[in-house]
Amino acid sequence: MKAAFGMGMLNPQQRDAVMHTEGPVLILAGAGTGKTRTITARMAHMVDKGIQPDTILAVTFTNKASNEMRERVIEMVADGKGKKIVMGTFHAFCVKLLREHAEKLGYKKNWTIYTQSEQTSLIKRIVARMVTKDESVDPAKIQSRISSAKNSGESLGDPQHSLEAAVMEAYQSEMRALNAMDFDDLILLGVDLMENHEDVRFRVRDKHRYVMVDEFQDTNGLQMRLLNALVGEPFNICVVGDDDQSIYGWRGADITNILEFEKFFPDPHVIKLEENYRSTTPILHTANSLIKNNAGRRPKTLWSRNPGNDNVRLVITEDDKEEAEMIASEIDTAHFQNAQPYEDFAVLFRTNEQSRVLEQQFRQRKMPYRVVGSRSFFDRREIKDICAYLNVLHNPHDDMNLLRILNTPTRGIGNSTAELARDESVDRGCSIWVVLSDPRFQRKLPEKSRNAVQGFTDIILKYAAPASTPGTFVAEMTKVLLAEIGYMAFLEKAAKKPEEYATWVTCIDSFLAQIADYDERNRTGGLAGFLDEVCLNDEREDKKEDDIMQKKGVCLITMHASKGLEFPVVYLPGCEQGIIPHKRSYDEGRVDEERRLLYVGLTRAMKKLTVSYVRWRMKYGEKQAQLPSPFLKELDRTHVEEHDYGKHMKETVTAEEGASFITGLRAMLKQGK
DNA sequence: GCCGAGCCTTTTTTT
DNA sequence: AAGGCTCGGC
Repeated sequence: MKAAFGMGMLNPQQRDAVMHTEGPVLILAGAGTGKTRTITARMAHMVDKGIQPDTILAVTFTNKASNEMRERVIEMVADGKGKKIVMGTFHAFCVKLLREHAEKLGYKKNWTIYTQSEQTSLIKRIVARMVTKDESVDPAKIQSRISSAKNSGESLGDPQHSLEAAVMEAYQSEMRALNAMDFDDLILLGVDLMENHEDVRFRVRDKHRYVMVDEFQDTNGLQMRLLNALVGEPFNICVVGDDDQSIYGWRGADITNILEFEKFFPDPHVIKLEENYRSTTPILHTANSLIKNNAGRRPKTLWSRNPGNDNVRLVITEDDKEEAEMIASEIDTAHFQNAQPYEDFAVLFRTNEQSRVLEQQFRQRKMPYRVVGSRSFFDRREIKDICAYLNVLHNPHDDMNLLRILNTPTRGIGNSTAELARDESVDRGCSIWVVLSDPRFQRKLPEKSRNAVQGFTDIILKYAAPASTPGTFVAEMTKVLLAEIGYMAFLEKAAKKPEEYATWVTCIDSFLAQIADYDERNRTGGLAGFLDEVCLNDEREDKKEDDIMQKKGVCLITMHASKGLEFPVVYLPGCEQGIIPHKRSYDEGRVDEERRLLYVGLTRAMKKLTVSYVRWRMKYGEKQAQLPSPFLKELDRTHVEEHDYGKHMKETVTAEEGASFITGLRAMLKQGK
C-alpha cells in the first residue's frame, strides 16, 4: 500500500475491517463512515499481503460504485496491481459468464439483452393479445410481478387460472424464442450456470478466492444465491452495506440478506462503522431519532466529532411555490453574501415532479442548477430507435426491436402488415424477419406494402454485413444508415416544437459520439460488444448528461439518486403525508422503506439541513390541502428549530434577496402570468 | 396507412 | 401540467 493511504488514516473499526481478510466478514457501514476508503484499503492490504490481485472479485450493484472503487483501488495499490482485481456489477459479471456458456443453457451465442423498456413493450403486446377487451389490466404491474417472481423464485400460480402467471409463461417462452434475456434473466441464468454446471462452478470458484460486495443492502434473493454458489469454503466473502439505507425494496432488493447474513455464511466477523465524518451532531442526532423507529434493524448510532454551528430547521410555507421561493432565495443570498458556490447546495425531493416548481424559481432568478438523472438517456425515443436498429443489425430475429423500427421512420408498413407478419411468424414458429424476407409472404401483400417491406429488408441486409464485420467503425456506419433511412428528416417532421427537434439532434449527436468513443477504445468487440455495454453501462450517460446541461449549479435530485452523495447545504422540500411516505407505500407495506429514504435524505447534509412542508400544493393541476409527514413527529427536537416562513422568515429579507425577488416578479409579469 | 384531437393517469429507478 | 395512448377522420 502506498504510504499516503496507510493504516494511520483509519479508525480502529476501519482497521479491523481491513486486517480481517479471511472468512465471512460483514461490515455495517453507516452513512458517511468512510466505507469506500475502508474497502479499497482492504483490497490494497490484501494485495500487499501477497494475495494475487486477480483472485479478488469485487462486485457492486451499480456501475457508478464499481467505477469509483476501481479508481480508488488503482490509486492505492502499488505497481498497478489494482488493475488486475476483477471489478464489476453483478450483471456485468453474469454477462461475461453467459457470453461464454450460454449454449449450455440452450441459448444461441448471439443472445441479446432486453432492457426494461423492451421488456415492457413485449409484455404489453402479450397482455393485449391475451386480454379480450378493456379489462383494466396494468402491464406495468404484471411486469413487476414477473420480476419479483423471478427474483424470489416463487411461482405466480397456475397459468390456467391466473392471468399474471399466463402472461409470465408466454413472456418466458417468447423471450426464449427471441434468444433474449432480461436483466433478471442475467442473474437467474448466471445462478443456473453456477448451481447446475459443476465445471463452470469449479472454474469460477477456483479463480475467485476472495469476494467483496459493496452496497450489499441492495442485493436481492437471486444475487444472494449467486454469491452462495460463487463462494465456497473457507467463505472468504466480505460484504459492506447499511440496512438503514436499503431503499430499493420495491425493485426486489431483499433487506434480509443483510439482516440475516449469518444464515447464508456461518459465523461472520461483524464490524460496525459508526463514526461519521460527514455531518454535524445536530444533523446526525435528528437522523438517528428518525431511523430508530424502524423495527428489525441492526442497531447503530452514528456520531460525529463535529458539533456544528446550526440546528436543523423545520419550515412550513403556504404553498409549494412559496417553498421553492424560500429555497431559491436563501441559496441566492448565501451565494452573493458569502460567496458560497452554488455547487454546495442540493435540493432532494421524493418525486421528480416536485422539481418543476423549483426549476421555475431557479430559472427566474437566473441561478444555475442541474437536474440529476431525471429520465434515462436510453429511455429517450430517438436513442431507443437507434439502438433498435443496431440490435436488429446484430440479430434480425430480434422481433421486438424489429417491430419497433419496422415503420420508423414511416415507410408505408402499417399496423395491418405488421400484424399479418407477426401472426404468420407465430403460426410458423419463426422470427418475423424470416416471414418478411419470404417471397411467399410478400406475395400476399398489396403492391404498396410489398415494396415497403422489400425496402426495409434491403436496408437491413445492406447494413447487416458491415455490422457483423469486426473492425467496422460502428459510429460511421450508424451515421450513414441514419442518412439513408431519412431519420433526421422524419424527426424534424414529427417534432411539435423546434426545440424538441433540437434536443433530439443534440442527443443523437452525443450518442454517436459515445459510439465513436467505443470504436476508439475497442477495435475488436464490434457491434455486439457495444450493445452489451450500452445495455449494462450507464456511466457514459452521466457524462453525457453533464455535457448537455451545465455542469455547475445547485443540484436538484431525487432522494433515491442522492444515495452516496453529500452536500454542505441540503433542502428537503415536500415532507408531507402522501409524498413521503408516498401514498402508495401504505398499500404496499413499504412505510419503513420510506422512512429509510428520508433518513438517506437527512444524512446527505454536511453542515446545514432544512426540512420543509407546505399547507397547499399544486397536484395534477389542482390546489390541494397537505398534511405534514408523520415522520416529522418522530424527529427529536433537541437540535431542531421550527419556523413559519410566511409569518416570520420572510420579514428578514435582505437587500439582495429583495432585489432578486423583484426581478423574479418582473420576469413573471413578462411571461404574462 | 397517417396523423391529430381528446382522454386518462400520475413514485422511486438500476441493471 | 404533461406525456402516453386510443380512436376516428382523412
